[in-house]
This record gives sequence, C-alpha cells and structure tokens, in this order.
Amino acid sequence: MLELAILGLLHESPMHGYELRKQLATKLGAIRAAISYGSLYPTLRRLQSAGWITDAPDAAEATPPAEIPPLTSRRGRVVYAITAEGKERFGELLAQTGPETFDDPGFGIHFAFFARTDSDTRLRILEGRRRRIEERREGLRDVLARAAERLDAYTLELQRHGLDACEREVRWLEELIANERSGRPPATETTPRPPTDRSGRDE
Amino acid sequence: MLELAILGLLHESPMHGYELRKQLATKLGAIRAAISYGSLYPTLRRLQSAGWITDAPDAAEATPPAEIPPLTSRRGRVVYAITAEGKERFGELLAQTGPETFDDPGFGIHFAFFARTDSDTRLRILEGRRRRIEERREGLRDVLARAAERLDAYTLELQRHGLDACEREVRWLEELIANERSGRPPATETTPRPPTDRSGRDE
DNA sequence: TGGCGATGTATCGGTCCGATACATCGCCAC
DNA sequence: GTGGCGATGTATCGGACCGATACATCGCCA
Repeated sequence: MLELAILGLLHESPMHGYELRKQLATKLGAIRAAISYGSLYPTLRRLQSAGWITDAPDAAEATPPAEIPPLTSRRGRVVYAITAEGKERFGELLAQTGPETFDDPGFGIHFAFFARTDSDTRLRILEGRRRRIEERREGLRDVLARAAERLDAYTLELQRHGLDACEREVRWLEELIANERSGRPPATETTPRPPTDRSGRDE
Repeated sequence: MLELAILGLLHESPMHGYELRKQLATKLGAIRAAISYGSLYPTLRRLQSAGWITDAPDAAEATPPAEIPPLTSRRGRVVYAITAEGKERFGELLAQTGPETFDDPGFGIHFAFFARTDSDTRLRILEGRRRRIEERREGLRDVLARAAERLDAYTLELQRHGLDACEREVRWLEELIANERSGRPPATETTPRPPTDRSGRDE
C-alpha cells in the first residue's frame, strides 16, 4: 500500500523523504495519521533496489564548492524520483482490484489516486468497497438483533455507532457510484477548473 | 491491544482459541474485522508464559476411554483460562491512558470493556479521544481551506468525507461524555435491565 | 462412502508502527 | 555573539499484527 502511495506522489514530482511524508500526510490525512519513518525509509530502499525509483543526492549537494571538505560527515538530503519502470508499476498497482483494495487503508489510498485511475477500475473498486461495507453492516445488524441481550450497554453503543458509520459510508459510495456511471467527475463546489488535458499519462 | 481484548474475554469465561476469535469478532465487530490467527496464537503463548492465563487441554480430552490409543496423533482443543495475576494485569491495562489508547483500534477495544472500567478512566479516555479527533478534524479543515487548489477532486472528496466522519464522531463523544458526567449509563433502549450486582470485580 | 463446510491449532513471511538516535539550519532572546 | 530551540532531515530496531497456508477432526447429507 505504501508502495502505491509513494510511487503516486513521486509521479507528480521528485522529492526527498521528509517532504514525501508531509505530502502523504495531507493527501491521506483522511485515512491515516502520518506514515512512520520506520515504514517509509525501508520501503524507499525496497523500491529503489527494485528499480522503480532512483535515489540521488540533492542537486545542491552535488555541486559543492569543492574547497570545503565535509567537516562533519554531512549526510545530505536524498532526492527520490520515479523511473519509467516505476510508472509502469504504478499503473499496475492502480488497476489492481485485489481483496486488500477494499480494506480500509487500501481503499483510501486507491481512492486518493482516482484522478489517475481509469473509469472502469474506479467503478470496480467503489462497488467492491460497497459490498465489503454492506457485509460489515449486516454483521453488525445481526449482532444487534440477535445477541443484544448478551452484551453490555457500552459494547452495544459501540456497535450502534459502527452500524451508523457503515450506513453512512454505503450512502456515500452509492452517490459516488451513481456519479461515476453518469460520467461526471465528483461534485467539486470549489474551483470547478476545466479538465486540464492528459498530463500524467504513462510516459 | 490484543492482550487487553483476550484477557477481557477470558475474564468472562474460559475458552479455546477458535471460540475466542469468534467472540472477539462479535464484540469488536465495529472496530476490526476479525483477529488473525497469526496474531492470536502467538499472543496466547505470550500471555501463557507471562502467567496471565493457563493453557490446559480440554476436559473432554482429559478423560479418554484409555483403551483407544491416539490413532492419528489427536491434537485436542486447548482451553485457556485467566489467572489471578491475569485479572490484575487486566485491571492495569484497563486503567491505562497511554497515547495508544486514543488511536482507533486502541480506543475501540478500551471502549468495548467500559463496563468493567471505572468512571474516572472512562471520562479520561473519552476526552482524550475527543481531543485526538478534534485535532484530526482541524487538520482536515486546514487542508480543505488552504490547499484545496493543489488537490484533485477525488482527493478533496476523500477529505470531505473524512471531515464529516470526524465531526460526527466528536458529536457522538460529546454525548457520551455528557452522559458519563451525569452518572447515567449509556442510553440503552433495548432491554433496560437493572444493574446486576458487582459480578466481575477483581477476585 | 465420499465429499464438504465448520471446527480447531499452528507457523511463516511480510508490512507497518513507535521509539529512538543523530545531525543541520535558521531564528530569536538574552 | 551565543545559546537554545523548533523545524528539517536521514536512519534503525524491536515489536505488533496480518494474510496465506497447512493440517487434522467432526457432523451431515447426498
């Protein structure tokens, strides 16, 4: 999942780790708090050794005045950039509709990159997610209807709140699906900018 | 977190692993799908070696007809039961208000055992959670107000949905907190059974 | 009798997190 | 002018939890 998110952000522009984390935090703020460095750096290394991204010292460090020796073993920033293979890989991941696409973090991350996803895949993911949430909803309804007397008031309250959240999300997904089928982009009351060409196509 | 959940369930009655997982699924259905065996069994072993629970073969297997030798190396069910030390440990965990208590799984699990938590701790946890969610809410509002033009329509939609969920949860928490302060148990329109004594007190 | 779904225990590799460490940079108060 | 402090920046380590997988038993029904 992190892999998809990182490739997606680097697809827009090269970045170093810290910046990547900040961008991730604003882009995925609704999903997860902030990605941990304990996940970020190992993943970056993995992507790098797989050839999806390149790992290069910052340009500012690449052209030093040469006179000045590294006084304190300066560890410059490392700027990561996506490669052509990385863009291909990103495309694959985007199109993927595995079961993990529907669990919470997976769905959120995919959704965050819907602008780069084709319409069919968007629809498949939205419907898969809806199905998932509906199953969860039914499970909660069952518990509330059948096992209510065996649970304490707080546990029941938790179930009710969860059920409410499920119902709300299903409604949200319904809207999105209907919107998607009608071919319109999602309702954006802020800055209804015209569809700006096809920038961002692979290669 | 799993530790708390397991001790909490075993506090009610002894159980074997499979049953534990099912109970967990209904009790925590609103929080997480179902606990994985890859987490459950290692945790059980950890709790066992720490002395919080005992690990004994099922009674049904303990009195076999003796004539019948184990034809196929029968691996009987293992019934786990909480120990006195385990109940103490459970009490400690319940009272704990660390930062992990406020992230999503942590909060949910604590909440699920609120019936065994004292009123002060309940209030502290609810208020901590509210603060957390309020911060998240402010973050999302900031992004929507300040960085909206840099994000695509889908990402914005995700933020909006997240913001909505935050606002809703804050309202829910407000209600629970108000309820808690007034000394009343949570509103239970189903089976308003009278408060049944103090069963479940430590020892 | 043969298969199939539920019950049941268990491991393995992998992803991600939280805590921690360490270094630089710019700025402001003293 | 200097000393601290918060933001920037890279990195590792142990641990929690998950998903896939394997294997065995049991009851039931075709």
